[in-house]
Amino acid sequence: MRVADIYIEYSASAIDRSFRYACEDPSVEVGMRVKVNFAGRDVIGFVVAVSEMANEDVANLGYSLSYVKERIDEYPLLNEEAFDLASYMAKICVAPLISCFQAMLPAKLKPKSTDHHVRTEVYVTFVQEMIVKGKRQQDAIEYMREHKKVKRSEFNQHFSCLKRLEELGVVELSQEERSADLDDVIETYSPMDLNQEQQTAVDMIRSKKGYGVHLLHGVTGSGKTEVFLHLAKEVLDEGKQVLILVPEISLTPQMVSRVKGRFGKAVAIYHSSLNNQEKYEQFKLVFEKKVSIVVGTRSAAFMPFDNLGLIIMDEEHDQSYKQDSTPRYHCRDIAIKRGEYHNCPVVLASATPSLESYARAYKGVYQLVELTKRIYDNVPETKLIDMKQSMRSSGNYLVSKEMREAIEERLAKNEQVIILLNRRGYAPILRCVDCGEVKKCPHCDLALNYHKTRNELVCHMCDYHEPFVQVCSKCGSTRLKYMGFGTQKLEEHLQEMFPSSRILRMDADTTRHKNAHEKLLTKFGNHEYDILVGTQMISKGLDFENVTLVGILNGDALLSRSDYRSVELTFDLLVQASGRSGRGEKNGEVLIQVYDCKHYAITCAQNNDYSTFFKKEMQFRHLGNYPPFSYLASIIFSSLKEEQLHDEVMTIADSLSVSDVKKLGPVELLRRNDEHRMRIVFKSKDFEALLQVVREVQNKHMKYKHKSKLEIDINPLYME
DNA sequence: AGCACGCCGACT
DNA sequence: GTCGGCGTGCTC
Repeated sequence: MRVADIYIEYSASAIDRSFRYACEDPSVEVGMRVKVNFAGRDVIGFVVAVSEMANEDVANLGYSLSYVKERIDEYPLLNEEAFDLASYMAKICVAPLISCFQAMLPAKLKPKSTDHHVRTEVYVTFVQEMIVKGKRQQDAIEYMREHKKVKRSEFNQHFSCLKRLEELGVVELSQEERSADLDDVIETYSPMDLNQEQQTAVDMIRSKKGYGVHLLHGVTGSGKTEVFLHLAKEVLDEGKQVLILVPEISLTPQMVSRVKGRFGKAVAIYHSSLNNQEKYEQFKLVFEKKVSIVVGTRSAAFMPFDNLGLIIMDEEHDQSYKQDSTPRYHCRDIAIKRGEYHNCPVVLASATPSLESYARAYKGVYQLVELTKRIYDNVPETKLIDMKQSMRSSGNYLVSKEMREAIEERLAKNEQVIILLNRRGYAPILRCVDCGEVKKCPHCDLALNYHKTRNELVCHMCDYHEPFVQVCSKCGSTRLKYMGFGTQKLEEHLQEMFPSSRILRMDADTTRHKNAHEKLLTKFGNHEYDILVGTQMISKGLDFENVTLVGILNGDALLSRSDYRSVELTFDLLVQASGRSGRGEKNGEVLIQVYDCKHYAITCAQNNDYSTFFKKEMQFRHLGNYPPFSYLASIIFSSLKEEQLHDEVMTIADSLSVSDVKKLGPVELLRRNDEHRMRIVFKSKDFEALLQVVREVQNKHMKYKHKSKLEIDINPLYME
């Protein structure tokens, strides 16, 4: 009897294994989705193995096989490489295998009961030539002769004689699966000559044949993109495919336009704000080999390439490469694994590489390639402003006198300014002057932020928000005081300071809608605004030549967080934001307002000195035995019931056999969405031992009360 | 994950 | 004496 081993769509550790079904239909193959009955219900499953079984073995199974009900796919969705990748991911993330399949496929192709219907479109196809009387009809025939096949909607835009032509047999209609349009981009962006350094970088990367990881460390504005484009060109000419990973497309529109401008039609774009149908269409373009170069975010790392020649990961340090739901994979690990499989180079690029990557390059595991010069050889001048002094001398805690004068000067020259403040909303805390009460989110242990534009109190952890009333909920006083400030207040303040200037605010609140990023950035690029105010989302990748001043407020705010990576994050943020200034021929300037001028994250960022920063930070990581000197795993338990949670976590934590692995905690975390949360962190130099302990926790948790939820994060990027 | 089964408390 | 709470265990 022919049998199939099938993973069920449910992503739960309790059923993280295959179930066997009878399947006589020979067209069902490994890698296809099927419909089966599981525990009395129809669900979607994923075939991972097919085999023949002797009838007596079937009889001895101890359970009765049920039949595969229906085959869903015509072709296998995943090949051998994809299967290996999924198992690798399941292992290093300690996640159910099915969740890895889900993560690798676009929603329309996921093994899931919902949303797998693919949209169709009616096409008009040219059949035969014919001479007709009507001028419009003759035009239409000519149009079809030229285009052969167009969408019906497109045809109808130009002509109104479809019915007649169909009757005549000039064209015929067909309903087909919709496919993405390949924009007719004219190649407008011609290659630039590389400078000496860029050429050396290209040569170094090209000189190593086959698989190898290269860390391209280039200061902001050093022309990394041009290096990518040259590498891509050579690889495409060899007939191979290229994958370019970026942190967030909408924040790096320049990358897309440059790649499209250079390679025209052959480019697919893949990112989170595409809808399911669009993602599916882009996926198919690669699957059917209609494109050979993909620019995309995290999930683009799973595109169905079969002949990759180059993987580029731009801004490799960026946090958004880490998936924040199960499986919590890091895109870098996926990229490297695929590079190994395809035996091609992987280029990790950044002005501020992650310590992990730089440490590997330092040790020679990766090849280090450096770009030390800006294309326009004008490094922006960076000044620190001591806010303790500013407060004392002028009482300005928001925008200092120096900052104000600098902005004034730039505005007078008709140049543009970017002001970064890594906090959205109007004020993070609203305190009652009379009783000191701070209003908290009813579902979380966190103060509510005041948002003036919505006139609401908003929780930044959950979705909770309520209308703002100017009354203390505890004592009834109407005297409430704003503590601290966010981008909304800053915008208001700057508008008062510079009444005639045009100010654009960009933060999570103003970029809710689809394509909002692009629209706002285009307007700023067209100089419809003078000042761009925003959160860290404006610190990355923007390339505006007319921006000559970048101001950073609360530059050291991140340092007060207890996270082991907060120093690195501070450095990254400052360097990246500084890099937005003076990217053209005009000289740029950067002003950073801080309270702690002496901290090495601040001073190194001021001098754009990565290597000193690296050495200092590595000492601290070494002392605390933090990554890259060890691996971490974080396990968060959550439950509505505080006491049960405590008992469970304590029991599990105490029962573990931890050798070679250090256990930190359990500690209590802030309540979120009414859920109490506790975390255990494991630390080890031995990755396998670390995974072993995590699996042990998972098993014990499964056998325990089954009450709390579990979130496993291997190599977490931050821990709140 | 989702559901049936089953064992104890509080109702007509 | 029955309804329904949720802890337990199973699903090819």
